Amino acid sequence: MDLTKAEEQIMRYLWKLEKAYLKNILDEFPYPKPAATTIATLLKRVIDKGFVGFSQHGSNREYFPLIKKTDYFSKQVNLIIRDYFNNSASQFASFFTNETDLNLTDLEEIKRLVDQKIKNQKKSK
Amino acid sequence: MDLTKAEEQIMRYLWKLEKAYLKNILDEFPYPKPAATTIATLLKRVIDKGFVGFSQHGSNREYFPLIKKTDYFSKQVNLIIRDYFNNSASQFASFFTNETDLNLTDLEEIKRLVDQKIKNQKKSK
DNA sequence: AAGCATATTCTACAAATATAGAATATATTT
DNA sequence: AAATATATTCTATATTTGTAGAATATGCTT
Repeated sequence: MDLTKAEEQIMRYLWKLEKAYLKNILDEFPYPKPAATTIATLLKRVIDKGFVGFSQHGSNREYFPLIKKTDYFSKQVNLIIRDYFNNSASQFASFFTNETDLNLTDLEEIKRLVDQKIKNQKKSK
Repeated sequence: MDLTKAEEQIMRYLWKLEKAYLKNILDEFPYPKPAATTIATLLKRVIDKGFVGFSQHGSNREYFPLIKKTDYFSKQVNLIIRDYFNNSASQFASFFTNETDLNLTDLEEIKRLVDQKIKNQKKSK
């Protein structure tokens, strides 16, 4: 199941805070802040969808993500690759290097990552 | 303005076909196909949003995208980078190389692209 | 103990989205 | 010319999403 925009926003804060009470999430929102009940509703929805868990502390709950940000995104990006880039990761990579703002430092860093990755793959053969 | 899921699906077919009559789009859909009027409604919406144009041929219209797929995605990906990767493209790239299925050929190809890009940047200084 | 801060649940409603029937029009085929 | 295929517009409705008030409960502070 997928998250809506408003639910994603909640997840963003939870990923950032790692764990949080309703109040902590409310604090993260810029003005004009939503009503606390709105956040409560959204929390209930992401719990129902299996993205969030909580531990009871007195009458309150401390919420935390059950899904890692990287896992969520890996699914999202792989869907984009499947639906828009003909299921070709390198086609997406090509698009990515051309269409996003990458400065020289970014590029050198990416080169380093890719080299590392190539080495690992060759070794594991 | 942003596209909804159903509108994105229409755009996907238009990007693939480059230009198409309503019928051609309907043909692309797998079973169970939506009603032709559903597609007509969605076409009207993407036209209103400025993503699609058309030329009149007799009583019918031949639709075509006004926005390039790469432009649309470059916006999407840059938003993801901003909202989820701390505005760091290389952080996203790192995530990308780790979390998507890239085989050795993909990696070599990406390395080639990045090297090329680095050369160009250095030259243009 | 009284009042305050915090949270939760239930309920509700407005807006956005997805879908398509009915009516109508125009080309094309027979 | 009649029948058929195609498309368009208008209208409508069900579902999903975003938002929050009212009622209620619990723990903390004075």
